[in-house]
Amino acid sequence: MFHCIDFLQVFHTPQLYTRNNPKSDPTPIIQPSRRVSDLNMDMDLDQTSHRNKDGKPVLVILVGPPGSGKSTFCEEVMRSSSRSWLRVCQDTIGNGKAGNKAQCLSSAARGLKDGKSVFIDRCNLNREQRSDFVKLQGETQIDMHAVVLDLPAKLCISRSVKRSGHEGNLQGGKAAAVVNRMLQNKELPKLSEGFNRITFCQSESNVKDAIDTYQKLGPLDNLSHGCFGQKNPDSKIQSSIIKFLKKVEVPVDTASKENSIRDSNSKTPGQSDPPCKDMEKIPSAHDNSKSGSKEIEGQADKSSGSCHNQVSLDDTPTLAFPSISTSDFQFNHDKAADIIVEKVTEYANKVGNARLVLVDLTHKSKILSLVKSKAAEKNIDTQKFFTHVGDITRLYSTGGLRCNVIANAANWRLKPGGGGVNASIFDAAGPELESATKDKVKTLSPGNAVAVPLPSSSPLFIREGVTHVIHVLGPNMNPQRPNCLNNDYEKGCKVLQDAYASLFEGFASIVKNQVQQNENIGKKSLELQDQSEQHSRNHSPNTDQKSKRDADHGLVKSKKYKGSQDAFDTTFTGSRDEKVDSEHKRSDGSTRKAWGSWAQALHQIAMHPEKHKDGLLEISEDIIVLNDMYPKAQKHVLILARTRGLDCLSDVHNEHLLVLKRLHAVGLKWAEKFLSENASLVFRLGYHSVPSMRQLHLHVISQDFESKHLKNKKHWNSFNTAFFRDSVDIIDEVSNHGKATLKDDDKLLSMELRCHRCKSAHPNIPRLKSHISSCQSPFPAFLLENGRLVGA
DNA sequence: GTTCTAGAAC
DNA sequence: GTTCTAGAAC
Repeated sequence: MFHCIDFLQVFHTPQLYTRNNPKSDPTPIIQPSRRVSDLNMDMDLDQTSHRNKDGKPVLVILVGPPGSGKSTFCEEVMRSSSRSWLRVCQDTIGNGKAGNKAQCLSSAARGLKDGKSVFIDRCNLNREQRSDFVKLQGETQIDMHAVVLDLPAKLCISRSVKRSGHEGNLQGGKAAAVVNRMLQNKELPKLSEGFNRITFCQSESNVKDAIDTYQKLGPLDNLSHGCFGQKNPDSKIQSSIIKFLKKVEVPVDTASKENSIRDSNSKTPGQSDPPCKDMEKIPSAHDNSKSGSKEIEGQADKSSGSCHNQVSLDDTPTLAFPSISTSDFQFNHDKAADIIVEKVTEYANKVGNARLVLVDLTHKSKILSLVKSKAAEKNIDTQKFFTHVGDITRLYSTGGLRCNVIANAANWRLKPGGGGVNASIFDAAGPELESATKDKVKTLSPGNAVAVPLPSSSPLFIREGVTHVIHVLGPNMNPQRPNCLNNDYEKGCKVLQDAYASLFEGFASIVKNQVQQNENIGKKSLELQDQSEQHSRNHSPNTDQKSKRDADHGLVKSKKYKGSQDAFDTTFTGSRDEKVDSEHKRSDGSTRKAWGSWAQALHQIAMHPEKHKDGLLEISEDIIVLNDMYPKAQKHVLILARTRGLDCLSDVHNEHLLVLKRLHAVGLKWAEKFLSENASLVFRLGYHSVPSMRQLHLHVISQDFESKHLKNKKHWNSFNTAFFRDSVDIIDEVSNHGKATLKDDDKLLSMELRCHRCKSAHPNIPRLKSHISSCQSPFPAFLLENGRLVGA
């Protein structure tokens, strides 16, 4: 609230503070009613007004994924601006072809030096990408702006797909994957990064207004500093600002535009007060003295920081669940807390970057505090699991916590009523949940869970962004209720464990399928619109109701179209064994692998390459290239797919063909690079049938196997038996059969050691290594075919 | 994936 | 005694 009050005070003193007293209160030196434009003539007073004669060059960093309209934005502004603008576009900076960041930086620096204003037309979606450009500020007296084109993913994707001739050369399905990937890692700019002004555009009309603002920015004008256009859903403050703005004359075009942007954002129907209360318009730092602006930036930083977290977390799949069986079913709290923590630990790594949140209504909740302390003892990652006090049916609207899936402590008949969580969830979700549940399954036995996709017409969907409700039934210790276990905690604990396991598995499956849905977007442009809604639904809490409805139709459509994978409506029933069975049935016979903590390294790199930048050879939106940490040959690199949910070959399906081809192409490129340095090498590109490390990675390995890290039979056989699947063969198989065949027989890894050239057998690794260091035999015919080996 | 180490193989 | 493997732990 402090910020808001502060803001109003400042705003009531339109744009004018004394120049010589930067740290003073924002005392107006003119009457608020006086028009700002009147003061433009008065340089002494108007040093900081909206337009003044100190007009500085401005560096505008555009922020947005492909298809968000960055280039159009620049072109539109430049078409009718009286300023001299330079557009620095990474897609064209290399003589019309794509260039690199360094080229952009030097071009921008040159432009600024020449007194031009500059647009940085590249995605700039995270802080790191922006930081070098922001640093240009240090060299010259310029204004540093960001314009965020934060439009629905659907729109960006469809635009990207349409323009195959676009400078960025993104086309077809790849575009969808790239846009989704980029949006998952987006980091909205903050004033604290060094910006004087940030304009957020969340609709096409916002973009139009921003274009208008920059078009009208003459060579001698400056724009007000601060954040503009970011949705501020606090309607109370909103309306007072609007009221205020209506009262006061706002003479400059830009200011009224900003007002209208804000206004339209505030009108989102059915949305009440999400959490970014502090993300308020930071009024111009009207004196340029360091101390003065710092103070305001400090505020901005704090507020935008909290807001940014929230915004970025909106992307994270989240399951909110109540404590099962501890309320009406009277299960012992301490035992239940142990089970929750145990199961959370078990599943935290299986749900990717998703979050699990235990919810209860009050701060006094015993189970909440028990779980909290037990989780802390176990050092459970608080990003992945935490507790939350609030109403599970109003997590987003009143708590600001966005959860796409909530669990219901159901009864065996799966009927509404009965009080507690069950009653309130059925109540909040409307009759839609009841009928969707009924369509799915009639009853539930203890220890089981069933996931029900929530129809888009459900109020819980519309208001809270909940896409699925997972009904869970735990053990009952209450003699007043059915199936009482009569204090048999041995059985009770087992049932409760099963219940949570079933719940988390259900959630993991939803997450996985949603990721797949997103990736499928790219595959068939027919499906593009509807499926991408699914993504933007996860992405933006403000997606309107109509598009949500479309999204569900899209699911139905896509399922019919594909005719196979039961993507969303998977039921999770039965004991643990049954669950494995159902897993089998669903996904072509393979069970999902549990990855140990040590196996996550590549996955972490793929998800957050910026944290591991130093060790990486190449980073792009969809792949990463790095040296194998323990190379098994002179040259051994990994080409890592960044696709979420694509852990290994068994996850690969039709829709990943482009990914496979991309990995192969990048692998070849690196092999060729190494060959240019050492023509005697020979490379093989392929995958381990069952990799030890999570996240699909292609090995590019030279066939000398000259490495101190190649130490045992498993090492050798993993590259020199059928366990190693050549990339070319995998591409063929996926093209022809929609999946890869795996040679995951353990026997392959313990086979006798044979030279990969002459096939002679050797008793142990040292002897084998000694042999291969001098074996000159040609490679077997099989390897010479079909481009399996790559030589100079 | 690696490291560590007991014990088999030489 | 040294070398090497293989299984457990991480």
